[in-house]
Amino acid sequence: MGKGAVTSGDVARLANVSQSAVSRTFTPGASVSQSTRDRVMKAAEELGYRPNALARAMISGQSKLIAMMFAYLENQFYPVLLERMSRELQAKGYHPLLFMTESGNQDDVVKQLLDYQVQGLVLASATLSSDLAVRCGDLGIPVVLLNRDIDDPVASSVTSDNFAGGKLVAEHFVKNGRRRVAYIAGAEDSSTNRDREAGLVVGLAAHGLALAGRFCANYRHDEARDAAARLMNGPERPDAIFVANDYMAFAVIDVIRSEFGLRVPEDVAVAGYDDVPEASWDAYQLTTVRQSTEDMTAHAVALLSDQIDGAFVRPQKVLLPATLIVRRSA
Amino acid sequence: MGKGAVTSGDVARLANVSQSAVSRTFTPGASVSQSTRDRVMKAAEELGYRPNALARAMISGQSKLIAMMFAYLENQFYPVLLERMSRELQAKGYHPLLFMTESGNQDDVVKQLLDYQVQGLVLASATLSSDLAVRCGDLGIPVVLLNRDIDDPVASSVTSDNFAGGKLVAEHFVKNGRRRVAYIAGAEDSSTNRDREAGLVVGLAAHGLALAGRFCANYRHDEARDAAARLMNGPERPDAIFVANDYMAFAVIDVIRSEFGLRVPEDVAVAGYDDVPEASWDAYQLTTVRQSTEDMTAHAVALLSDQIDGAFVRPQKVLLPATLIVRRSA
DNA sequence: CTGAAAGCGCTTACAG
DNA sequence: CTGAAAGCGCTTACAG
Repeated sequence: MGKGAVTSGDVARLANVSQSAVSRTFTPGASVSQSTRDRVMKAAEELGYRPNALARAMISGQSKLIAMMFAYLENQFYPVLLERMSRELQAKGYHPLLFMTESGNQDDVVKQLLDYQVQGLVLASATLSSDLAVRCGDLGIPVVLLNRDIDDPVASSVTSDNFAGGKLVAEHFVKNGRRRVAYIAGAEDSSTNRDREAGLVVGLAAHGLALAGRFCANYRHDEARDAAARLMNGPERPDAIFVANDYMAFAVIDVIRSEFGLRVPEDVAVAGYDDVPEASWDAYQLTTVRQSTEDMTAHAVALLSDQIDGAFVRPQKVLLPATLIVRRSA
Repeated sequence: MGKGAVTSGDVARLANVSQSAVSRTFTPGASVSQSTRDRVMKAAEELGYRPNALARAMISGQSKLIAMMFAYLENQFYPVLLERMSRELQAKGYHPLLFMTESGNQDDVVKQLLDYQVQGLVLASATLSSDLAVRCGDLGIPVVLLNRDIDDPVASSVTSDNFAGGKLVAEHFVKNGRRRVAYIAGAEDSSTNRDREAGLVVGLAAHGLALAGRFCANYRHDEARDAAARLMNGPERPDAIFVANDYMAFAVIDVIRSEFGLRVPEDVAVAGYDDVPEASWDAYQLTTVRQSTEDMTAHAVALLSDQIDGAFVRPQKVLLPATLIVRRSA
């Protein structure tokens, strides 16, 4: 590739050993005598040699490449997830190949990641097609869904207990005397959204309450603003709003304050989900449900590497605890 | 790799052609007759064949892999940059290999990206060592610095005109009657920070003003909070603060409002740099200097691919215009 | 246009 | 422990 392009053959010549000896020296656990190893290392150092990872991948069947698919990074939860996943994969000797994709080009993307012989696939984003996960799973590539789930057992998933989280929010609202609780949904077809909403509804029902309003904002900031305005202009103005994630909750708080001149939480309480870094900022002080990104990524990496190492490890569904973080907004 | 592992040989056998014919069919521009191509495509379809990108990379010397290095993604500017860069690289047939790194393990990371025969390196993050860029450049790998620059001509860079941007802020402050302007710096050794500060200082000097205060917050949110508190508690409380980026400016506004009970901009004006999405949110309405991520990433990708294609294209320093976006905070 | 053959840089049985 | 050899899946001159 580069001009240098030092190969194991070059090193072998300089060190006066066979090319195999060079290869063994760079293969952990291979049997090489100390003296051979020393000669090889000296020559390698001198020439600036490093094994070509592509050649190694081809012959060994271990590309050490993991595909990570995201739909968008504007929701602050995803960069946090992405950063953590990348660091942990690197620490385990894997390398993340990043794919940004939307519903349109997912077919192309599957082909590309297969071309690169990735050893695993991480799918993060509530809005990515589950079809994709199933296809890769069927091809024998370990798949982990982050922050979402599908019914198919071929893919592993790591989510927080979204149902429990939604319920926690309901109880918190009720305990604080809120009676007209509305919900702003993410995307209708996302498992995450479905479970959070179900938890909220069940939690309210336990106190004889029903949703006082509901709009779907598709996990988008601008649509969340619209939804909030509609809710506030509706016949029965809510005294509390649970928003499917923090990113949209910020938009809702902005609208309540700026467009309606009302106070949060005095006039309307707002709660989100995720506990992104911005949730603790003074401007919002958002009450929210925390899902630990540490635990999420740790489990995801463990699931992947277990499946990669042991051929017969089955996909698993991991459910992490959801914790209510009470701040000023509710 | 996978269980399937269909190779060009399998396809050749089924299609009754040579393995070379299969390879040519999948090589754009290679000469194959239409009838051969049809037979090959049919067989390939039937077997689910796709060329192994790793093998292709090895033989052709074109891995189509681009390394992208980031230090952290919590500053909202970087996810935007990362998302855009990834999409544009993909659109050009490249694949981003992501490396999250800090000062500590940069040596390892260089080795790893070299192992994978990446064809280019994108370095984003003011805090990454320039040494790394130089080393890769010397090895003949095109390097593009995003949102920062170094003196060494071996690396290309794309930045906005940080000096001009800083000056715009100074003029805006002065025009609005601010006389005690303070600065909160990013990292002392970052080119971006240096230029923004120099622009501010020169702009103030043109009106006979000097900095009314200055602290360094290392691009960190918590340190920016501390710096703001110090500034506000100082002997000469500023009536305007220019913060080296939006991410820290949010912290500064929070402190001014929550800790000191003061108003922005009535009591203290605050301006940032970047124009991240959050800057336009109602809670902050941050006046800031926009650097177009569209232009930035488009130039970065163009610089990379030009250097990859034409061996004799020289590295370039691209300076994009900086635009003042006036909102409520100043 | 087509096929046989060489070769990209490596790992890994196979003998010794 | 060590080297010669086969082979991973492909691209690309080389002849025809």
